[in-house]
Amino acid sequence: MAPPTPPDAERLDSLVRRLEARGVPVTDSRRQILQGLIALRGRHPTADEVHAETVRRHPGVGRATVYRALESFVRAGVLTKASHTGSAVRYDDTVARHHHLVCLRCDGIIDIVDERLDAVPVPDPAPHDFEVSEVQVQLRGLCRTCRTQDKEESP
Amino acid sequence: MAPPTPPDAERLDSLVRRLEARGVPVTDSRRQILQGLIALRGRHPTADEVHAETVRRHPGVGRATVYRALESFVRAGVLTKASHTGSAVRYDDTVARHHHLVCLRCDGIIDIVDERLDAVPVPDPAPHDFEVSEVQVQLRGLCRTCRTQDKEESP
DNA sequence: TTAAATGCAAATTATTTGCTCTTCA
DNA sequence: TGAAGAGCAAATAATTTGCATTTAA
Repeated sequence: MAPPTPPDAERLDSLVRRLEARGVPVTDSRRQILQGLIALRGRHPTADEVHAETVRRHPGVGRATVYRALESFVRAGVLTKASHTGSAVRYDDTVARHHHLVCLRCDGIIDIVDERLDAVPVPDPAPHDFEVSEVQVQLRGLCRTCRTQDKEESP
Repeated sequence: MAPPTPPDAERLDSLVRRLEARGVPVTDSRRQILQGLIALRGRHPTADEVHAETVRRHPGVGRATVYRALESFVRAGVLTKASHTGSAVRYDDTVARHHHLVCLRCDGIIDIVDERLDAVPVPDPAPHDFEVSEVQVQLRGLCRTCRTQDKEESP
């Protein structure tokens, strides 16, 4: 149900290989940024969170560099952006088709893989002369942590 | 396929009635904000866009007042928030179940109503001990306008 | 050796907050 | 007459941009 998570070193290699295959340069800074991102894997970190983690490990990497690198990785099709209703952009290192559980209270996002959700019928021909390239289902609600807090606050 | 759109006056009455029924005060400013929102209906305006439209019609309404009023209307369950990947929050005057076409190029959002999308199966029991309250399908791609521009720029 | 990436600081954009003043039950 | 809303300005948060410098094919 949750996607598999290979070891960090293997994951880094995979990302670097895919970036280079697409002609995206992977400089030292960018490798460090990827390591920061991988360390936060599964948390859908914001660009600022990736920056903080990267600096913690390799001081001196600039915030703008992180923002630019992440965008460039998204353009290369190696990361995706995930977010909702105005929270900061969150980066997702999963490109394969998947869907999201979104917590309406804490803004947390959890990836889920579910064949039945993949099978959502795309209206065809798409309405409004829209050319649909991706389908994503958002299941919104409350995560366990937030639900527990709710009970404590109003018992 | 697209949701029906009643006349503005009727729509205003409906919103005001529902707000009052839920104990949300509808002051003069708030009525003007609702009118601005209705004038932009179907465009999923940002709070700033609603503010600009409201001021155009009734100068003097403050930006913070618009932000606060819109949030209060959402809390009352009369509006919903729509957005994606980091663009500003957009307000949607449709509360009924519906889905979104999202243009990856211009950030535009179009409401769609589709029974087959409503029927998306919610994994049960929901994974990760998540309590799901809403399901929304996003169909992402390019709207007609942006697709046309693509062709002009790279023929 | 040249185009692209970086780092830093300043600028922008979106949104929130503090505070005083007004309003309206 | 007291809680809630309104308006304005300042504060934050998230992101982007300008520019001089460094780096890598």
